[in-house]
Amino acid sequence: MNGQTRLGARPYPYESMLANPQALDRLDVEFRWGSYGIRMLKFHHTSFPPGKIAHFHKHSDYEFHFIPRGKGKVILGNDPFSLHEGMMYLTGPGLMHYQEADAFEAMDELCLHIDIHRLEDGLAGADDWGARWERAEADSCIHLLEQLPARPVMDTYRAMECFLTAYRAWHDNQPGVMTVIKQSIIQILLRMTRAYETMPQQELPSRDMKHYRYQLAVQFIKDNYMAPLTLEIVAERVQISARQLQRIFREQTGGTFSEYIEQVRLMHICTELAASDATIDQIAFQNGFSSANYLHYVFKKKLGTTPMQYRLHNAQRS
DNA sequence: CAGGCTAGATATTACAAGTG
DNA sequence: CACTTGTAATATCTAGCCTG
Repeated sequence: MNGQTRLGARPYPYESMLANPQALDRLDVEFRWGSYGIRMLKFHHTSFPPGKIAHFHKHSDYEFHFIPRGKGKVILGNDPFSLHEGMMYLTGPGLMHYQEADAFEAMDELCLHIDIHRLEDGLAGADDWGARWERAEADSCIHLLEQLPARPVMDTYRAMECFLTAYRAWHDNQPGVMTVIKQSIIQILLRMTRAYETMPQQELPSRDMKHYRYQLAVQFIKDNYMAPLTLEIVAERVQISARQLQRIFREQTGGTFSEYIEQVRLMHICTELAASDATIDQIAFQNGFSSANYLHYVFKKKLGTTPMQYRLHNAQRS
């Protein structure tokens, strides 16, 4: 029966895995997720013929079981549960369990068996590029796994589809197959813990919006200081009102928006005065000043000297 | 927290004129 | 010619106040 599409039944979504149900078991997959090292031991499709029994046993690792088709029963510790299509359960380290297919109907199973161990922290740059959030998410998920109740539930978030995703990546020799397998495993862990909903969702990382907008504005100014920039143009870029942008600059710099732009422009102008032969007119235009005489006015006001005098004292040219 | 309005302050422009 | 300074008119910005 197994391995064949039953006449009149809808197509079996995991049919393609039956060609090589244990293919992924041959791959030596291990990866880091947050602070954890995860090693894949089994990642396969298996079938229990009618009446087949797997007697009581346990593992020192985590085994994720999914029932894509058929029915049967499982005993977790001392508690018996009936199983049917679409259910899943976890057998954590040390949990004694017993599985049995229905006397008259086969039961298929998708099984992921992994070893999870905590890795040493203290890597340089361990908080860079989102590592902190990945660590927090992995911590939270694995903490939930450790406390998951020993009872089957429906696979509400379709974790078992990840078996197919991983299998296809291997079968089609997709680019990045190991990454796909890693992501599939992580998804299975996340979706399973979510289905039990034993704990409130962790709060998502949120930005300090004021600082974030300030940074956006600053970056925009640094990229475009050579063009005419007004408060309104920058505010539009950052998608806030001009008034709010003013407030943000006051808060983040202690100064004003125009003081900031002026500072950026003058910094570039000083560098160019010292390093290039361009006329002051040219330098003024290239740095967002619409005329040289206005540059003179601003330059003298801020630096107490004229552009030409500054050039004479700071020339780096030979 | 964020946007709109406002008076007063400040920045910017356009132009003229002086210097070496 | 390149640079500098000054002035008046105009544009833009700032910060307080109010509102949702």
